Amino acid sequence: MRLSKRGEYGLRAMIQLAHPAPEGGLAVLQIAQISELEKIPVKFLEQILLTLKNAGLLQSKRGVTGGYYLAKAADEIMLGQIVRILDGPLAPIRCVSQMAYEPCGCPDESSCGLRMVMGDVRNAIADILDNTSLADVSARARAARQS
Amino acid sequence: MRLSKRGEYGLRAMIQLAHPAPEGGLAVLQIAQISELEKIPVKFLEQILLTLKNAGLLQSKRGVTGGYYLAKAADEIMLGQIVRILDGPLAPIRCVSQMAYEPCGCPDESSCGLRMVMGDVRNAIADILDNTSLADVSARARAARQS
DNA sequence: ATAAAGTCTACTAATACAATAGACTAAGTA
DNA sequence: TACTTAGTCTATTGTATTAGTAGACTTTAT
Repeated sequence: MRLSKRGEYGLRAMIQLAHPAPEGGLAVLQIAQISELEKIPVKFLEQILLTLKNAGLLQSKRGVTGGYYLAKAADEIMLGQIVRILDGPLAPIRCVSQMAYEPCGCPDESSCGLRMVMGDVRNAIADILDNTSLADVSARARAARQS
Repeated sequence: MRLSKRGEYGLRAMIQLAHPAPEGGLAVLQIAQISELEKIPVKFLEQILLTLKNAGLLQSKRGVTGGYYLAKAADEIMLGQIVRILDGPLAPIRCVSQMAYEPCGCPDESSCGLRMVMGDVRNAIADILDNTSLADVSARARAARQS
């Protein structure tokens, strides 16, 4: 049931980009900065951010004043999207996946006990990750830091 | 977030063993029978059942009339136990695992946004798998077959 | 021009996953 | 007692995935 480093690093990077910039605007961070903040190997992070960019979740600017920034508002990007892009389906087994269903070959899927339970698990995971935005995470972390 | 074949096969085998025997007693099934029912490679299943036996969830009898049977009543064996034995911790990231915690190296775990969300995910998974017994699964499948 | 930053593709090392193989041990039965 | 059947145990193998590296290329600001 685990999240890969790839997925973890991607989420951490996106969360950093979701924190409002000091001046209040949209944060623009360079790969090297994020790498520093989150202790992620630069070259690995590069790949991850590029994948997220090609998936439409990030935008970037090249050259000297370049960097990455969110392609949408932080409250419009859900963790579930990020995880699916980097780690694939949320479902524990494919025959229960909404986004990437595949038959599992059991005689009758509709009366398969394992499938029912794993369907519940997939829904429980998706309920959290598809309803939690980067803004939610950022706010929650800030709240914890206050108290 | 996926379950390995090992975990899936183990769960399927245990569910088979949880179905009451035709005569009403505790089911005793041989490796070859389970392998047949669930289309699992015999030698692979052998390993899995042995692991489950060594973990105390199964008992076995050798020789001609041999086979495997549950070590406890089907309503005392929770899916979470089985998954942990075969696939390791339920938690997506280690720093949020109850049974196999490890620090993740972020500056302050108590205010880490990712950790909070993943903690919720691990709890959602555990709430289901640690509260669903083999008996529950068996009953649920039987109910679906009726309707 | 040149330096700084992202882009893109290929490669590699390590690990985990899925299975296979085979020799060994216990239990029943002819 | 010998034979057959079924579980036990350990080692090995092939493949896929994961995690990370490397390097050449492109864009942008100064």
